[in-house]
Amino acid sequence: MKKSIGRLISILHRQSQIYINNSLKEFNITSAEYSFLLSLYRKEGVTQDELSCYLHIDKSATTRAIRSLEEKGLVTRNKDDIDKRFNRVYLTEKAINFKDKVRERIFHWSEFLAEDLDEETYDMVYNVLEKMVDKVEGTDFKKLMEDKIWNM
Amino acid sequence: MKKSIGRLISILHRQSQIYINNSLKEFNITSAEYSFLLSLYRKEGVTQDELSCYLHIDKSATTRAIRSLEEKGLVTRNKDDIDKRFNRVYLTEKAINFKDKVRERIFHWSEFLAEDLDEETYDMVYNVLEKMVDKVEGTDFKKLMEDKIWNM
DNA sequence: GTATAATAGTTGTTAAGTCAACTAAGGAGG
DNA sequence: CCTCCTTAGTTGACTTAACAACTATTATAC
Repeated sequence: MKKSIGRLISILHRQSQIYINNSLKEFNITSAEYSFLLSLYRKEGVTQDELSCYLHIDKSATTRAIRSLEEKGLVTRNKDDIDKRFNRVYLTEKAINFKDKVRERIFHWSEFLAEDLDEETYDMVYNVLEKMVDKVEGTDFKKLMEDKIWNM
Repeated sequence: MKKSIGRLISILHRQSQIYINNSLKEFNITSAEYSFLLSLYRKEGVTQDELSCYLHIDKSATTRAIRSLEEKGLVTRNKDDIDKRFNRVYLTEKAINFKDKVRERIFHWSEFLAEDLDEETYDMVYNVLEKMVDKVEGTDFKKLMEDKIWNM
């Protein structure tokens, strides 16, 4: 029986969502929204497409998450003057006000997961996962499946 | 800016689902079902609750996934004779027939993610993720959130 | 034994995210 | 300029999963 990390990743993802939904409930931020907010805290004025790519989330999910954040008064969407296809997304005062608190709570989750690890190990795992994400980025699934000759 | 593995885990989880849905489409198995099937390939006759615990999936999701597998003719549910609360889940002939093919396809995903890693590194990452899952297992989120005094 | 609590599973509701089909805007070749 | 193609974003339908409230069965306490 070979060990496969798929199950572990799924579990950590689901538990992470549960934690986020609980810990950000009082800010009225959901697990669907937090990652966008986190990206915007790092860099404002990006387009929805850039957010979709960075997070590897379907653009329709991005549309909905950003609209939700807008309805909650946490972001604004401005059409780019030069290329009117772009929606550039900016944070509102309200969102900036609780930036530190929100980030702290989100980061607390990773801290919790990693609290028994030395920094070196954590960095190593981070780099491996990042490499996996990079791999996924450049891959066409159709091709990946055909690569293997499933002798059916 | 501290590195947080949350985003990476989410991405890998979502991409994994996309891959699974594509590669198992011809067997009519979805990403919601495959992990249960995989568990049952390792051990039959377990209860739904045991499946829920092992996969850290809500018991209602388990109910639906197992029912779906039953409707597709891949598993059967037998009430335990002694304790009638238990549903013991077994594989059908049909499911056993494509066991190897299904397992191969699923494992191909992990193989793909790990193909640039030496075995030692992969094992290390696996063990770290497993440790994180164990941590999550024993933790009450309410308490986790209160542990940190969010100075609001 | 009976009342009460705990456990396994189900159902309704809602959120999160994919996919496919669509609109709107911009770029490229004629 | 006009057609064709690409890109950014939106919408509708569907899937995956959590949560809460419920039923049914078993275990515990008295």
